[in-house]
Amino acid sequence: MFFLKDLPTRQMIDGYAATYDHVDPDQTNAALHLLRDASLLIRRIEKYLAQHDLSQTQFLILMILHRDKTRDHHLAAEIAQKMDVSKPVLSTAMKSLLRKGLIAYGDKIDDARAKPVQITPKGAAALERLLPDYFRILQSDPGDAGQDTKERP
Amino acid sequence: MFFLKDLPTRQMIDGYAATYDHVDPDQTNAALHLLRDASLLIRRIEKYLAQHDLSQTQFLILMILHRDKTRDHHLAAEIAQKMDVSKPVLSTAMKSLLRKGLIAYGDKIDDARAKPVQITPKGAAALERLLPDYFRILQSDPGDAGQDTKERP
DNA sequence: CACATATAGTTAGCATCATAACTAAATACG
DNA sequence: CGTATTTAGTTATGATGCTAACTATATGTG
Repeated sequence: MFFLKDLPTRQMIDGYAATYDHVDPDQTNAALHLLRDASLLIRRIEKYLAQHDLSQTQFLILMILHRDKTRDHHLAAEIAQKMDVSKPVLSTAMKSLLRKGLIAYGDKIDDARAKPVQITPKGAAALERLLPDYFRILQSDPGDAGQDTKERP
Repeated sequence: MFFLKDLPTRQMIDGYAATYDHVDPDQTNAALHLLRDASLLIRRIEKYLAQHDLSQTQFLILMILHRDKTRDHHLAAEIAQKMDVSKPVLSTAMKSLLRKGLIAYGDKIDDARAKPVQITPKGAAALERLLPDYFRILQSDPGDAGQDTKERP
């Protein structure tokens, strides 16, 4: 994602509010800050994951497979629903995860079209290595610049 | 951008907090909601802009050129700084805006490398047509599904 | 002045996203 | 049953993003 780092000043927003009566300066300001903060945070997450050779999509697939241990398999279409992405994106991301051995096809189920997948022990281990710093980044202040990826002594 | 629509439950987050002591469930929960809300909002904005044949980057370039009227030109490198994107992205987006006639090169300045650009009257008009609904989307609740782009009677 | 370094912008190559079109299997229904 | 529709997943195509490498100009230093 990408959004303005330099948000419009309050004065500019008030200017727009004067032009368009439906514009509420506080709401607009809050929305712009939401977008900027999320944008900066996502950037850091993506950078961190990229250093470990995963896209955010791949990471989230692992998270979904890992977090729901009440079931031994999941379907791509289902994962796509839980995430905010289209089916082809899942298809590609899962192909990559399969190649890396982080997920694997599970036992065939009744529906012959379906390809149930599971996280592998290797995948779970990789994810678990990433989680501590992932949570650190999530909890970091979006404002202060990135020293997220530095090793901690 | 893309992020989980189905966030982990509070229970799952508490599970992670129990595993990793540096995880604060409230902060983590807040960050995840931030990312999700922004993700949904950005999706709607991109969809709206795409219907009017602009990418978000192109739109933001127009916004930057339009909002700062204290100067008659801007440089790409400067715009890239205000936004959260790399120079080549600016280069591509500006090429597209030039083709559409929404921006134009301004008067040459002292530095022969620089290519100062301005928003054209056509670009300003296009932007101004988009702004009312843009602000409506910004102010809308990220939760309720998209009926943003419907025509208003 | 000459040569090293920095900066403005573009081009090249690669990854990821989206929509649309496709294959194959499942379901629905006359 | 047989045909139509739906659903799981992949493939094709196009847009956009990033980093790295490039051209050209500017600046800094001996």
